[in-house]
Amino acid sequence: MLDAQKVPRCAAARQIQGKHWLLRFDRGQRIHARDTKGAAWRIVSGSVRLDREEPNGEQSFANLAIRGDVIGAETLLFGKYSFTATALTACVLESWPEGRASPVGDSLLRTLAKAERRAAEVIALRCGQAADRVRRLVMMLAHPAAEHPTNTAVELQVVLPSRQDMADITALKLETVSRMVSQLRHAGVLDPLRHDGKRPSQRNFAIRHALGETH
Amino acid sequence: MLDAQKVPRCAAARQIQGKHWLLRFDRGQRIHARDTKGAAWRIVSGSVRLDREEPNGEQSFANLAIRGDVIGAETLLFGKYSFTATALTACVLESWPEGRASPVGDSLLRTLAKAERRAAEVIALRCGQAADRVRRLVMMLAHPAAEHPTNTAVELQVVLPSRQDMADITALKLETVSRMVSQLRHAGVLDPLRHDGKRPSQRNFAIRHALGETH
DNA sequence: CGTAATATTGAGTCAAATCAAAATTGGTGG
DNA sequence: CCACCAATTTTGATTTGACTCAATATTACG
Repeated sequence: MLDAQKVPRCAAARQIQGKHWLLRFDRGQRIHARDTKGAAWRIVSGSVRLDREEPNGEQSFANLAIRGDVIGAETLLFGKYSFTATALTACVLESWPEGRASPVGDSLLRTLAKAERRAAEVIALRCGQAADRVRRLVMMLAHPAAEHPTNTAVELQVVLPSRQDMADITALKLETVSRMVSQLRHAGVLDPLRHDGKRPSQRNFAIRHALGETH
Repeated sequence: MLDAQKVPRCAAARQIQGKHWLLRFDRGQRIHARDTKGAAWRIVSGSVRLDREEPNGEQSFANLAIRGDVIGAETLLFGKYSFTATALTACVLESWPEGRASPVGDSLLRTLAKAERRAAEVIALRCGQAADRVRRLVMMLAHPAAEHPTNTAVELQVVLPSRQDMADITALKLETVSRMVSQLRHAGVLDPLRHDGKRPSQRNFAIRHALGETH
């Protein structure tokens, strides 16, 4: 099912057992290109954008995939990818389907149902006020801080894609997204995290009070 | 698989053979409600909107389904619909999957691939200028005139949903959609069709020169 | 024919786009 | 570690396209 040749070029690959692979991609790295051969992957962590080719030949945002989503399932049917996939943030992928040669109907159904929900969410990201759209995108990308299991209060963190990518997802312009992120920062919703020992970045944030409507 | 009790209330139902049904719905009719039990359907003709419930309890546009698309596939997994479906125009549905008790992987994969493409198209409908968005929606809903098979020149026709529904799909306001449709009419792209012998309607149009960019 | 629902059109306003700097960040190499 | 450069982000000023509000017109339907 999954030959070593079908494993894309990436930051790091690890063959777990038999046909099961774990791949790591850096932010901005191309995962696969439209119309090329390859396999399907499930996103273990991080976020991925899918792009389609417009009638006019331009690449344009087509969908967002996050932890748990499957990308490239259409390769099981066509052998080729329908979309180009790019890492929005550092991410880890695992080969899909796991185990059996062909996916069981149940696993496929689960993937279909998840894809439809994700599509509805992304469609919803593109209506309403700019501030709300950006806030909803941030919440969608948020994940529990994986650090201290002793700390009972589950803190949410988020690694944001570039402002341009966020703009493509929300159908806003990058300047507008930048203003809205600043607004969330000043409102105390987003609290910049220092990356290592270094100064704070514009990408890593802790989420303070998630339910705050912007006004 | 498909009991008569799972067939929703509709304008007209016809049992073709065994478990295979054909249903007709009028414009605006509810096809199924979120969280109710039922089966999956393939759209034979017409168009359907799917709505999800927002965190705040509001219904909001979640996806568009047109000829060939399958709705309610998630019932094979959960037994219940994830979305509410409403007819945007008069439409005909057939039971899905046809024949076998459970869908073959191939049919399911095909449905998944189609769903992903449709989602990408709907997402794309929500960016760019208002005029372009409405034009793209119109082209998406267009179908070849089923009338004279002798006529070699394939004329395109379209039955438009209400202005409000078009607004929900494109993330515009109904007044804006109305202006853009008028614009297309004046530009000669949309040519009103007389419904029966009556006066022309605002819903049925012939499409004249599809490739005209608005300017 | 009359009424309710939809659609169209107009005028004024505003949120986001655009255009244009300036500031910050992330690398690279001395 | 620090200086330097390219890429990215932030901020400001102005413009504009879509929204809002309001009135009118048209269509659907009993």
